[in-house]
This record gives sequence, C-alpha cells and structure tokens, in this order.
Amino acid sequence: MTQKDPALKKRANLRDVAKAAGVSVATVSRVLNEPGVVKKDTLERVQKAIAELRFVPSAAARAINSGRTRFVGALIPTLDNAIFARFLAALERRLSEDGLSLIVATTESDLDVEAKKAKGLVDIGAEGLIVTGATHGAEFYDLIERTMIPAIITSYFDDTNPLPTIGYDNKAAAQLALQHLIDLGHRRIAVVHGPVHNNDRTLARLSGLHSVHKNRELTTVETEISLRGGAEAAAKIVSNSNKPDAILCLSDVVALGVLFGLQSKGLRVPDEVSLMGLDDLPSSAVAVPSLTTVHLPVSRMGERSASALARWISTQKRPEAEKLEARLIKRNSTIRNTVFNT
Amino acid sequence: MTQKDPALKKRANLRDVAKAAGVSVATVSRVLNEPGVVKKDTLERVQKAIAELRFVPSAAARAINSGRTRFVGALIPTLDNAIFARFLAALERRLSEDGLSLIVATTESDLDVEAKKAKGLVDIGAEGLIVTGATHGAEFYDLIERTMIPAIITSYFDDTNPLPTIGYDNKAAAQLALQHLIDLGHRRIAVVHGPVHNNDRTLARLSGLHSVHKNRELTTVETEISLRGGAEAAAKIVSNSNKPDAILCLSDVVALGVLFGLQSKGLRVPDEVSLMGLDDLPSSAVAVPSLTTVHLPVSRMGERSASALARWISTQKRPEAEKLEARLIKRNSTIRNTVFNT
DNA sequence: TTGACATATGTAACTAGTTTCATCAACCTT
DNA sequence: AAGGTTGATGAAACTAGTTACATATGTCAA
Repeated sequence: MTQKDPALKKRANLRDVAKAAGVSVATVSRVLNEPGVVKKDTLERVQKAIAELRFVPSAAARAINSGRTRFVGALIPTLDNAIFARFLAALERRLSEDGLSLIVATTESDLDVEAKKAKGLVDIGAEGLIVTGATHGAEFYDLIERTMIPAIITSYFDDTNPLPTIGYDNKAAAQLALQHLIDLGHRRIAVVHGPVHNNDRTLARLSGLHSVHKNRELTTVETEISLRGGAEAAAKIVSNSNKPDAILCLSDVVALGVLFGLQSKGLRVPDEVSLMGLDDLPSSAVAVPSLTTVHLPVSRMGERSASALARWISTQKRPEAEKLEARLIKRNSTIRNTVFNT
Repeated sequence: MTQKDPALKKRANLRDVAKAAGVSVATVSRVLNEPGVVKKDTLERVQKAIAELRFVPSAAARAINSGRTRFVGALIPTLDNAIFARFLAALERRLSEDGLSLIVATTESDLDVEAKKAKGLVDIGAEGLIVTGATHGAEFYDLIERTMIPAIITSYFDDTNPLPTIGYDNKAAAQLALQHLIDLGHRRIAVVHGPVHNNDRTLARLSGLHSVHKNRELTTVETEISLRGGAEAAAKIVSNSNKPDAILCLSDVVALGVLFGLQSKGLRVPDEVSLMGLDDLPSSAVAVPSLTTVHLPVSRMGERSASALARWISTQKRPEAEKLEARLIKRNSTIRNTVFNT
C-alpha cells in the first residue's frame, strides 16, 4: 500500500521491462528501435520480458521525442457522397500499410469549418493533411505555411499549385463527357451540376464545358449533390418548354437522381433523352439503363495520395503533382440523336 | 551556431512561453488548465506571450501525463455501404463537439483484421472504440478485457451483452418488414440478404423472419451487399420457375440493386412483384418506384454512440444499452396482392 | 504584534520514452 | 605488451508537459 499495489497494475513501461530483464532502459529502447546493435542473448532476454509484461511502447511518449505521431488527417467535404467514401476507403487502406492512422474530419464544404478542423488536426500533431480541392481560406493557407505541414490537394490537378495536387483534370473530364454527347449528335444539352460556391472542381468542369460548347445551347441547373438533388433538377428540366435532347450531370450521384426524376415523369432514357454522368460510381454500371459516364479513378487517387503523403513525411521531399487520367465509359443511357444529324 | 539558431525556430514550448512572460512553467501550465487560480495581471501577461509565440500545447506531452489522447477509434466493415458512411458522419460530427477526434479503421468484415486494427488503435492510445456488431474474435475480446478500454457495440441491440450495445433490434426490424408484406397479402416471398458469415446483424434479421414465416414459402438468396449483388440476386430469382410475388431485401442497397435487376429483366415493380428494403437510405425515397422499407436511425445511432462513448470515457461509468426504434416506411414499391387474398 | 490562513507563484519531481556520451571488455595490430 | 578499434551496455540528460510541495506575500483576527 505504501509504494505500489501490484493488484492494480497499469500498462508496463520501459522501466518495468528494464527491471524485469535486468538491463538499462537504454537497452530496452534499443531492442525496440535498433535491435541489430543489441547482443543476441540480451535481445532475447528483453524480448521475453516485453512479451511477459505485455509491454507496448506509449505512442505519446514516442511522439514527444521523435515528433512523429504516425497519423495524418483527411479533410473531406462530406461522407454522404459515395465518391468521397470510396476515396477515404482507399486512402485508409494504403496509409495503414505504411503504419499511418487516418483521422477523418468533414468540412461540409465550409471553408471556416475546414480551417478550424485543419488547425485542430495540426494542433494534436497530425503529420500531414489530405485536402479536397485547391480552394481554401486564407487562415488555412496561413496554417500550412506557418507549420510547413505536408499537405496534398486531391480531386484536382494543377501542377502550378504551390501544394502538390493529385487528381484529375476536371476540365478535361467534363469536356470528354460533353464531346461524347456532341459526337452522338446532341445539340440541346442541359447541364446539371452541384453547388459552385467555393467548389473549384465543379467550376473547372463547367469552364471546360463552356470552352467546348461554342454555338450550342447549353443550359445549366445547379442542385444539391444527392439523388434528391438530381431528381429535383430533372423535374425542373422537364417542366421547361424547351426540352433538351441530352442531359449531362457533372457527378454520377446527380445523374442517378436525374434518371429517377425522369422516370417518375415518364420520360424514357435514352430514347427520349440521353443522360450522362461523371465519376463512374459502381452503382452507375448497375442502373437501368446503365449510365454512360466518365471514369474518375478515385480509389487510385486515394492510393497515390496516401503513398505520396507517406513519402513526403518520411523523406521531407515535396512530391510532384500527379495527373490521373479520366476515361469515357460508354453505356446505355446515351444514344445517337438522329434528328439533328446531317 | 553553438547553442541555438533562432532562424529555424521550432514550435514554442512551455519553457519558451514562461521565459517570455517572466514566470515559471507551472504558472503557464496553470494558465492553460486552471486560469481561475492565476492572478489577473499574470494571466494576461502569459496569455499575451502565448499568443505572440503562437504557442500550442503538445498533445503528446499532455497525453503522457494525463493518459488522455482525445481520440477514439471506429472499426467498421466498409465505407462502401452508404449506411456506414452515414453512421460515421454522424459519429464524427458528435465526437468533434466533445473535442474527440475519430480514427477510422475498416475491417472488411474480417475478424482477424478487426482484432489487428483494434490492437493498433489501443496501442497508439485510443481512449475508446466503436465497433460494429457483437461478433468478434477471441483476440478482440481478450484485448478489451485486458485493457478495459471503453468499447461500444453498434448496429446491434442486446442488453445482455457484456459490452454496451447501441443499436436497433435487427430481428424486430426484419419482422416489421416481413409482416408488412404478409399484411399486403403476399405469400410467396423471396428474401435477399448479405453474407451471413460472422454477421450477427444479418443473422438476427434472418432469424426474425423464420419465426414469423410459419407455413409460408420463404426462399432466401445470399449475395454481396452492393447494387451489383442485388442485381445478380434479382436475375437469379427471376430465372427461377416459381416466381415470388414479393421480394424482401435485408438492406436497402441490395433492394435498389434488385430493383435495377428486375427492371433490366422487364419486370415491373410493384405491379408484377412487390419489393421491400431495410435501412432507409436517402436514395430509397428517390428511387422509382420509391422503396418501401424499414427506417433504421443510423445518424441517431452515430450521435448516441458518440455521446455514450464520450461520457464513458470522462466518467468511467459504463453506459446502458440503448435500443433505437425501427419503423415502417410505406412507399411505392409494394402493393396489395389480390391473388391470394381471401 | 503575532499567529492563522488564503492567495499566488516557483522549484523540482514526475510522466515514458529517446539519445548522447561514457565506460568497459574483447579483439586486433604492431 | 601497449595502443587502437570495435561492440555492448549503462548513466544521465533530454523531449514537453503536469503536479505535489514549498515559499513568499497579504489579509484578518485575537
């Protein structure tokens, strides 16, 4: 009672192991970190003690010395869109291979929330950050600059950005989609997209469309990125007197919603209107009709981002930007338009 | 050069602040933790120094003393199913209100992976765990018992479980669904469910069905929990000579997949076959036809789990199990069956 | 005016690791 | 056999905080 009560034994620490093995704490630390320099005989004795006491080195104590906390933070707009969930899943998988944990923070696409959560992550010792898009608040950039924390921008490619970007060329991806519809003979095209406020991905996609559209009719509808948002956009488009012969949605979730919206209004896809998405969710291949779309390699993006961040952290060398190729996936929701064909 | 190079200034620490403010480290620590006991004059001086040096206390150093790391881990099967993504989103939102960070770990429904990742989380200092379902490996339970770490089971209610469970009565939820189909006059019912291996949620749902079905025909199809899995199950069911007049899917994702599968085979829902889900995803309300289902309050479950875990951690008092009510959501994918009606 | 007590602050020990430097023995060289 | 090198280990200082205890003041009552 006076000194220690062995009954309420806490987690064993280095000293306990050292005492049990009859060595100094330095030796135990060496067994943990550079077992090569310890004599085989001693090594085994210490390892036995470690196993018997079920010793696990305290991550906090390690962090205090090495400055390495072994976790990174990901700031993503939402988990409600499958595209981010898929990205995160790949990210987490790859990071855990490198012995890094992932702390998830959602921003609801609010720059202030993002800055606040980014600061929180840095304060608790995140070794790196994964962020979505290149549009962030001054506070955020200030934080990155001050702390010089490795931060990678994803979902967005721009090799002139001061931070490394790993993503696709959103502009090109949108153009790929629009070009396909044009190639099919569509002229009156409605575009449905998510909120543009502070969203550079959507903005880039839209700008791509405008530079392709030339003299064509291109009406745009902004809606929430969700099935419901898509369905509502569809209702709006159908109620319009001047119906389009194709609808291009700048994300698959929205396209699926539009599909449902059109179905509920009795419009057949693709016979009466062609429909195209952009993302290529697993769902899109299964929908009826299956959705023509542009494949964005989100899982690959997760893996590449994780690798790049892990390497950045360990080597201190800022990685290069990486462009991931988007590619057209032709399926059954688009059909040739014969009316306007010459 | 001999001592310190002020040019490469690291993060300021307690000592730096103490020196700048002309007080001892203890006083700075007090300013941080119990500002009430510090004289107003001194308090302001220290706070000024903190602000000027942009001092942020090291979470690691705090953790080493207090044992508090301020993060918890969530072990979920996958992020690919929207239901878990929604759960996580709510969990993260609520935890961050309590100043707790969330480390996400996916298990791919593999008990060994789960045990390994759980150990990893505990080793790095997680203060609590959120796990899915009550079926876990011996290794996992051993870990929980040894470390006595607060761990909450979700998606599953069972007030006899040694760990607190916060979830719904899966058995009752499935019965609610089946009863609805029966009430509508359906007799030949096909059940589509996800993998049963190590999945107590699915198992419970199935057991609920068997205790209701009595003399009714109840064929079951196991498939992957995804739209594709659902579509494949639909193909299988349709190819069977003895077609059901209703299909009950034990998760909404699968139901949506079945819907697509039926559509691609030219079967009309609900005219030719009633379709029912279980989960109530946002998508289900938007699908055409909208999906009759049983609502499971996942967001609420995330909030309740987060609160309970936060409280458990701070008070050391194990929370009680919580049952969240499932409720029937009648929509347009089910219709009265007149053939078998008396 | 002295003792009692509260208030405010400092000193130093403590948390659990890593790391530098010193020590000592063993082996090799000349 | 003296000196140099290498290998293995330990003592103690160090990381960045918290906290128990000591001390210095100030206020008030007897």
